[in-house]
Amino acid sequence: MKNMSLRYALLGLLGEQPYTGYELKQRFQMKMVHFWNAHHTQIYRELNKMEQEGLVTAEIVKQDENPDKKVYTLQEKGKSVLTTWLLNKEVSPPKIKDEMLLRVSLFQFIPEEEAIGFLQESKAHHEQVLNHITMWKEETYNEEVMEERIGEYLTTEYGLLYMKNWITWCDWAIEKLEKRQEKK
Amino acid sequence: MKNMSLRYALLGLLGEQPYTGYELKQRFQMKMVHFWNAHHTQIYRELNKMEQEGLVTAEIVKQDENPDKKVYTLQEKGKSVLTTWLLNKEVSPPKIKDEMLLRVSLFQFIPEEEAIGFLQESKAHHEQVLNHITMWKEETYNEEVMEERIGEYLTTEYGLLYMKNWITWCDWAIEKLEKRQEKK
DNA sequence: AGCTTCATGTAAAAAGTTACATGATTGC
DNA sequence: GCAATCATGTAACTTTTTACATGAAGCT
Repeated sequence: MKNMSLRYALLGLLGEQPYTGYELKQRFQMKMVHFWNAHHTQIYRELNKMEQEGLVTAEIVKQDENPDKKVYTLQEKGKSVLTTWLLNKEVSPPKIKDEMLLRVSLFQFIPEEEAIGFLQESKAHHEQVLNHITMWKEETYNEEVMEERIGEYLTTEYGLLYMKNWITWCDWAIEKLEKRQEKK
Repeated sequence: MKNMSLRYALLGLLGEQPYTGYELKQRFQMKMVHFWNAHHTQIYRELNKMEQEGLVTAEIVKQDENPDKKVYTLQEKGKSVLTTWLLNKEVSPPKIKDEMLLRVSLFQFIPEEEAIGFLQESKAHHEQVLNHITMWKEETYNEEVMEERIGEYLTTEYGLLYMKNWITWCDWAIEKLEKRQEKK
């Protein structure tokens, strides 16, 4: 059985309004950083497939300054495929590959100062993403949008909590390692 | 350029003590649920490759009651490959595919009661994982193990925080949706 | 009678990544 | 001069998942 979550993610974004592949990639980066990601080549491929299957239609738009673009519009068939999936009860657990945490879990193999430096870097990374989401939230949500796109608002708040949580944990872990160092 | 993080994860686990592929799969489930996962077929294939490359050695152990098993032992070459990777500065951001959050972000397409039901289920799922990690922590860590396997302890604490954070967010989100329902 | 645990795999398909390609415009 | 933004893609490759296979022991 195929999974095809990327397909549903794209259909969901197109449920908002028509977009190009390029814009869809940006949407992923803007509001889904903390729970999804897709490479642009993957997005273009999937959009082509969906067009062939009649879930979306494409229209080429000519531009003066920039190269032509291909705007995809959600069709009825695509929308029904999406809602069927959304109402489907089975839920699969998150698939996470966090290389930073993998490395942290192997700290016993490297010197303490390397470990601390690594945590500081990871912290900086998560702080950046936190800023990114905070900015996105500020420029996107008002009462109206929150009512209309409630799901998106909920996951944005999740992203904020997730990043803050990471940073808090990171501070705690750095402190733990520093105390260990002092003992020696 | 190849990524091969699975390889490093396996080498890291084998750094602890020799294991079979089957046991390695269980280790993943036990202590890495919240930041890594790998299918058993993937693990067996990678172990074979690493044996051929001389990073690990394998020994077949006969058992009376159960089928034969193949115990893998980390070699010097494997250990140096691992530490080289661990000390390498470049860090890649986490790759997360969270289908639950994807669905939440698309709540505008389904009725509110479905959304609430879905959040309750997801909450239950994360509560289960929280219990799982809590049990793992209790039966594994004492002062001694915490000193020896500091990295693992740090990531276990992270897992706990991650799950608690999810649950807190879930309660908040359910409340948000319930209030919206009342208004109508 | 059917499910789980133990234990290891092959083959094929699907999903995701990397390298490369094109080409104009704008900013440092 | 070099990098980034806009915009879309192909081909090759790597990684992950699924379906299938084997077979005994113990539990419900």
